[in-house]
Amino acid sequence: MAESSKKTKGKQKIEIKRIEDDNDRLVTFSKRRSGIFKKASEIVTLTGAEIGVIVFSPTGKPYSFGHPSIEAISNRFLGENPEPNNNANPFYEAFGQARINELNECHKNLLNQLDNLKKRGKMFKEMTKEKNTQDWWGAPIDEMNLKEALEMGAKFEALSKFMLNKLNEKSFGGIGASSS
Amino acid sequence: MAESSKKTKGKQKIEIKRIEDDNDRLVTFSKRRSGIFKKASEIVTLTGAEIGVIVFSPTGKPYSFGHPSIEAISNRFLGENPEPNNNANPFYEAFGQARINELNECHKNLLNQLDNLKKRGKMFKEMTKEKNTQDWWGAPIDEMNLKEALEMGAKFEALSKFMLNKLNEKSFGGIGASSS
DNA sequence: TACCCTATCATTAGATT
DNA sequence: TAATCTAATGATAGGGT
Repeated sequence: MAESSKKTKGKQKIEIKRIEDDNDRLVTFSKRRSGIFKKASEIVTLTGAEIGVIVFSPTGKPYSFGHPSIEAISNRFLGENPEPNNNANPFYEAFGQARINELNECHKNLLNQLDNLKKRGKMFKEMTKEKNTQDWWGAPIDEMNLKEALEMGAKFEALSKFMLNKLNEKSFGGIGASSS
Repeated sequence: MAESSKKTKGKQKIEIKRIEDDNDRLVTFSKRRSGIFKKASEIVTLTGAEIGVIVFSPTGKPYSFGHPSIEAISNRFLGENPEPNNNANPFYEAFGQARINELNECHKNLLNQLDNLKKRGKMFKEMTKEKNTQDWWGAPIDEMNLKEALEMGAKFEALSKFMLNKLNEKSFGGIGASSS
């Protein structure tokens, strides 16, 4: 190998926008997923926080990281009362508060999203149109273990992609079309 | 007093282990949570991945980041499905619920579409308060036509505005306006 | 608590193998 | 495809306001 003083150009700045090249996109996903999981792991160790991360690759493959576990995190959210009627459960209160706090920072964009809601309404309808769609989740899942459930996430993703396509066809400008 | 030419020592390497000082631990949590959410936001934009992050601070305060998507609707579909069978399935408990909770928090770094989901989550709460509210979408939508689905979107919008109003009452500067 | 500052460290984009 | 390399960018510890 020729001895040039610099072998590469080193890290280059990139704009935060969709990477169009399929391969680059996957590579970047992989690298960044690792980075995020590492950060997640660190924040747990450093601060004692609990964290759950679920991520689907551009190809739909599910990955997750959780401490203590995705289940535990979920449980914590669920609290003790899965009853929909119980609005007074602590989870709701804590979350409601946090949510309000966040809304204060983010609400400026809310109206933009109403548009999406409408579209989703449409999409939801399309989804239910295909009756057999229910099969993938209406099946006796309670015999599956968590691992299998996660795999199911991939299927979940496929459905989502399908619906996303529908949306895109309708000149849906964008997930990630934030301005400002 | 100050006579040092350097104001700070800059970023110092730290060992990845529990930070014992309460204040430092919280500060670090805050900074790193921001960092993680930013990364999450970036991986979404760059690669089109879907991601959900749920994190509890050392004090137990919940934060979450979620890339909004159709899944949320499907997810809700799962959670609210009238079929008793589905309510207790592991997928729902371990996975679905986590997804639902993706909707709840928004960080200032996140993309504006997150507001959509978060708001929807809140809306969901409001709606479940009204006993059989779920009917509005749990109804046989597959018999609705597209137009009706759009009307459903309008209902969403109305609710959203209602909620925005409620938020305004809590003395937030500059909510309602917007929308050009 | 949250944001500023800044020096430094860690991450990672792009190239190469 | 994945592992390695490089160095510029980005993140952040520690401190201050």
